[in-house]
Amino acid sequence: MNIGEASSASGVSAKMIRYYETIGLIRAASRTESGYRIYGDDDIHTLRFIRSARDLGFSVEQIEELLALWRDRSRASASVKSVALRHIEELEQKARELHNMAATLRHLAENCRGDQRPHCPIIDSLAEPTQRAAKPKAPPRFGKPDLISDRAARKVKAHRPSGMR
Amino acid sequence: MNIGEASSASGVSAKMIRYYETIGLIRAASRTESGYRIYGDDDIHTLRFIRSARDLGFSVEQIEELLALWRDRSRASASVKSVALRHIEELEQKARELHNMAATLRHLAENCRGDQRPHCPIIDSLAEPTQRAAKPKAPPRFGKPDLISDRAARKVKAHRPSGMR
DNA sequence: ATAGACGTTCCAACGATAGGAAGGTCAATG
DNA sequence: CATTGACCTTCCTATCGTTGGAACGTCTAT
Repeated sequence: MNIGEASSASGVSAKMIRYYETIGLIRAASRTESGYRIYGDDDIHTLRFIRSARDLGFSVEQIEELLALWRDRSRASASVKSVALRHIEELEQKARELHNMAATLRHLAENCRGDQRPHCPIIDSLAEPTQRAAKPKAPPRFGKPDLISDRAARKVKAHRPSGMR
Repeated sequence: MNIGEASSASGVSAKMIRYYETIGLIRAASRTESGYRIYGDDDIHTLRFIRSARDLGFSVEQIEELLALWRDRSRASASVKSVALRHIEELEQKARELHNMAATLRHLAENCRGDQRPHCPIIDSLAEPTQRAAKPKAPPRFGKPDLISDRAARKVKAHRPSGMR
């Protein structure tokens, strides 16, 4: 299977498959004589796993962890559960932040006539020095923020597979 | 007022103030003879406005809109309200996505004993080809995605204020 | 043989923000 | 008057995950 087939079989774009390889999330695929990547069923399985985990909002770093746990068939289910629970917390934290912003704004909007006249509590509130929204330092970002620092970058820069070009 | 004072008066970091200038969100500050940026009360007011809007999750692009509406003292409050309502929709959409992910995971986690034994429905579910999570195409990103394309970039590259260096 | 659908690498962009290097300026102190 | 240290300046890089495109090579079918 070449990368295109692997992509449609797994739901992960070819671009991302290559990317996951460079950051070391998946092992480097073997190649045909002409340099095409070759994938087997195991690889597809892994890619699908990754896809599912991303769909659940896990960061690449967490997926690395999950993959390791997945392959370790004797690990305690507690290990997996703890990763999951931590992630659930984060998801809900973000959801709450967004929800709070929406609620604040909605409240403001309710007091705005929304007609032809200029008076508008929404924009007035933005202009007032009144601080109202709880600002989460780094505003709504995603996939594990911080804590990661340079791992991926190092890997990206590091071993490029002595390319054919 | 120099940039440091403007920063603490407005709650916007000096870095961001300079950035907002390069992308054209705020007008270029005037300078002292030696090249220091100078800010007045109006600028602080604007910066505070921006800060509030960011705290409510508005993207820079939307803030551009809001600033224009703010300065247009004869605009209809309906214009502001419509921007706000659109944004509320987006915030709640994201919140819902995150919440759904959390709910899915939580459900999985509830069926996981979290003990010493290896059996774990969470990781099994990731591994199954069963697709479960609604994948929002581009997973949880933030601040107006897409649609923006190159505006900011162009501005950033464009007019650097004939620097002193 | 040639078209065109694939593959390869490398580079840049998205959005908002922070870190840091290398240098210039300003205030106050010795 | 010189030095110190806190500030300012610009420029470059990184973050995170993903996509787009350029420039080029390969494979397959006509």
